[in-house]
Amino acid sequence: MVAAKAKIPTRDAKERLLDAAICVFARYGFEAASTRMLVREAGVNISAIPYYFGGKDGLYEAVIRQIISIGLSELGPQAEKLRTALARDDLSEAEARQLLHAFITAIAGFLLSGRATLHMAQIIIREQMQPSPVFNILYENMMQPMHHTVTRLIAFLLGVDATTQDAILCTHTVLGQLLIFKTHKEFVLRSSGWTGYGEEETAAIVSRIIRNTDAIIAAHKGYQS
Amino acid sequence: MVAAKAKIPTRDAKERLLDAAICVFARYGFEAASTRMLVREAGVNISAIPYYFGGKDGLYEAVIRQIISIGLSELGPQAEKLRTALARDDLSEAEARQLLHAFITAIAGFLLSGRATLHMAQIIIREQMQPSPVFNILYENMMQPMHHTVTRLIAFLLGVDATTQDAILCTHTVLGQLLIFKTHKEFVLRSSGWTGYGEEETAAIVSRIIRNTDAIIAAHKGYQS
DNA sequence: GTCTATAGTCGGATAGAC
DNA sequence: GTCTATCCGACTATAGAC
Repeated sequence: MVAAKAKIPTRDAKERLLDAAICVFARYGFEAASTRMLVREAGVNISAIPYYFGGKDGLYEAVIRQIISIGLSELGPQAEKLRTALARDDLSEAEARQLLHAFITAIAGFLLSGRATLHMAQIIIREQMQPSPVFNILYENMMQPMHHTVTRLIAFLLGVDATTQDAILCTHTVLGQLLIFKTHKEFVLRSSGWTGYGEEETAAIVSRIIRNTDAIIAAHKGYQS
Repeated sequence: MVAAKAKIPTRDAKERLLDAAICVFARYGFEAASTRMLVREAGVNISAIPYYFGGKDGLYEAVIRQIISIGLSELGPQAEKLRTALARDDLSEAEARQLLHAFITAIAGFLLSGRATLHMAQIIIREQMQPSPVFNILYENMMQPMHHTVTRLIAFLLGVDATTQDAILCTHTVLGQLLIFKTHKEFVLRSSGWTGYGEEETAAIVSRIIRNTDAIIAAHKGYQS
């Protein structure tokens, strides 16, 4: 304890405010989160919000941009691998299925983990249920490219074009199986008797979804032929 | 136009307020919906909220109870038919599958229609993402019984006990496939190029989910044997 | 850059006339 | 039962000292 100021000078107010805002906006939603909550959580003065971000709205938009940045660094490389594989001429069905399994596992880890990314998922889901003016930024820079890549992979496995309605719907149903465990967490926990999503629980969920997905793909191929 | 008062005297203020509140709370969420919005929509005086419901909180709880009442009258008979069938000794697999298809179709109609029930679904989903003090009322009186019945049906089809983790998870994945089309409606519409869920679109979704569900069940049976 | 103090607005609830 | 008027607290944003 040698000459330390009262305030931790590790990070500046702007950065701490942004970090805290992800957490607070996720927990309470944009409307319910007050500027006083935000600054209390960040340990900064209330004036920091208009000063650095031009207001509560600006802070929220900064949070959205931060989410996109983290999201792309988290799942982007995985998506890039998918795109590279899809560009190849000799991609085998077994390989494609492996890639899909890996992607489902990655998204589940992202969605169900207790890490900071947990808050991001909450904000993204909230934006979709109740789109705010920043929804477009989120959609065009993150969701749309991600979804399109998965659709192409699933279309390949189904043996149809990625622009077909069936491929698009099928992708949504696969993602829906994952997202329910996030959007209806309280419901899942109560019905299963779990207390949270630990490693074991996440593994059980991922295993179930992968088996379902394989079954859906296999049935489609059988149905076609 | 024979001697009509300015205000339509058809229904009393309490009833109109409750009806409008379902709509307003669904659109904006509890926090973002202000009492002034609520009374403007209902065409009643602001004092009607504390007078009839004891405050904004009380009005919201009344909305939740109304939702349970409507929900049970809407899906309750269907669920009752399921329970009766499950109690029989001679329930065939084909029959059970038919019942599950019918239930999926009913829920999809409930979730994706443009009727008043649309607002109910929005409130229910919001409550699950961000449970408020009234979540318990909703869970115990509506969601839990409904979910338990579907789990029993799916467990029967999977050939396992309804208390197994696999049956519970499988039910959630089936419901997840449905719910995604409600929770991520904006996303689905943009990616599919649809402008809304009409008869045709709902039919395509239901058809996809029923095929998926059948595939999941068939694969599980194949996997076991 | 960070603080205090405060302006200006809007929220929900109430008192009391009718 | 329904209205107007008003209270009081909480909100976001700003002004200006340091």
